[in-house]
Amino acid sequence: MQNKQHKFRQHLVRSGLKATRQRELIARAFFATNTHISAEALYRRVSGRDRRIGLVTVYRTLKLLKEAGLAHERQFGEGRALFEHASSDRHHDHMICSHCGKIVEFENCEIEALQEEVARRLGFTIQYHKLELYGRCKDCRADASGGTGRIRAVGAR
Amino acid sequence: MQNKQHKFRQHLVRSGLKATRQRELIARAFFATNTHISAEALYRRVSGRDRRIGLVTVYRTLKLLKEAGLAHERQFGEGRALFEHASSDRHHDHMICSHCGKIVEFENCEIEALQEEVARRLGFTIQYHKLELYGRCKDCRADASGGTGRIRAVGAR
DNA sequence: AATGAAATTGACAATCAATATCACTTTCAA
DNA sequence: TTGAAAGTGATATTGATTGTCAATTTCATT
Ligand SMILES: [Mn+2]
Ligand SMILES: [Mn+2]
Ligand SMILES: [Zn+2]
Ligand SMILES: [Zn+2]
Repeated sequence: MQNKQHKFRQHLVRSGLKATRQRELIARAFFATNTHISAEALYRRVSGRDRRIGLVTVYRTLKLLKEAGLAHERQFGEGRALFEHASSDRHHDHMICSHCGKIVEFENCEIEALQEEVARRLGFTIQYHKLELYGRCKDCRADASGGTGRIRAVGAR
Repeated sequence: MQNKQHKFRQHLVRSGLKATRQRELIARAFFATNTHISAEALYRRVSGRDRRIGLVTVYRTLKLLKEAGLAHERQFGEGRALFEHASSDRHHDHMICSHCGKIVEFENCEIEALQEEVARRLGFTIQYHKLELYGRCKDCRADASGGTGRIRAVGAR
């Protein structure tokens, strides 16, 4: 989205950082995604446009996008982090199929409210939280192929 | 607890594994803890008893304890895993102070029920979930020492 | 108690995602 | 145009965890 690209550029300027060709490209590729994507996978996409860009720069740019409030970093299960758009989207949590890796987003105000209540009771002030539900999606429940229970395709491109 | 030690020995026998001096020692040290502890920290404790035991064996024994249903492995925030007793304890979730690392356990049936409802609506069957609340505890809110927001003492011994 | 096959151990190397280093290149305000 | 400061990318490094493998230990069986 042109708007997000512009916001990113603004963040760079306001922070006294430079707008480089690489950052433009990487941000553009990121904004073109609509799922949860790993740095590695994003790197592969960017490589298609410019073979010279390094994975390290992808990591660095994703960090900048987080600082700009345009990306969220998620740590599902184990292994690598996944990134997704933040921008004006409202908060959401995730339900993940432990068999095929499918990720479904959801939002539940009642749960959010109860979390606040729990925290208050414990004398805490919540800054952020992580709620992840792991289980079998409809498709993976149907096919009785047991499997290993390992996540198979999280973050694959 | 003597009981847990016995259950561990039983698991070893039933699984055709051997009861070694190292496993006894490491399990004993683990059962003597009452918090969330890292493999490294447990290793340091065990080292006090027997300098020759290797960190690798601590990792292996913790895996066995998990398989025996006597330990849970938790991945809070970043870095290393923390382990805690499982045994007959019921399920619980965690509230973590992002400033001092304090971990408080809680349980909320209403939240659990709502999670099931969400999953059902999405066509999933929950196998397990992760709910972590991060924020400031009473003490760390009082002292206005801003800080970095980084967790300071999680898993320290 | 002795035996020996199979499991276990611990030193060390390997992995894997992510970060640090650093010489060279690019940006951009002046 | 210019040059100080920031950025890049190849490479090395980190840190937690796991794999390898020769030497050691366990334990069911003699
Ligand atoms: Mn999401
Ligand atoms: Mn706990
Ligand atoms: Zn599935
Ligand atoms: Zn605190």
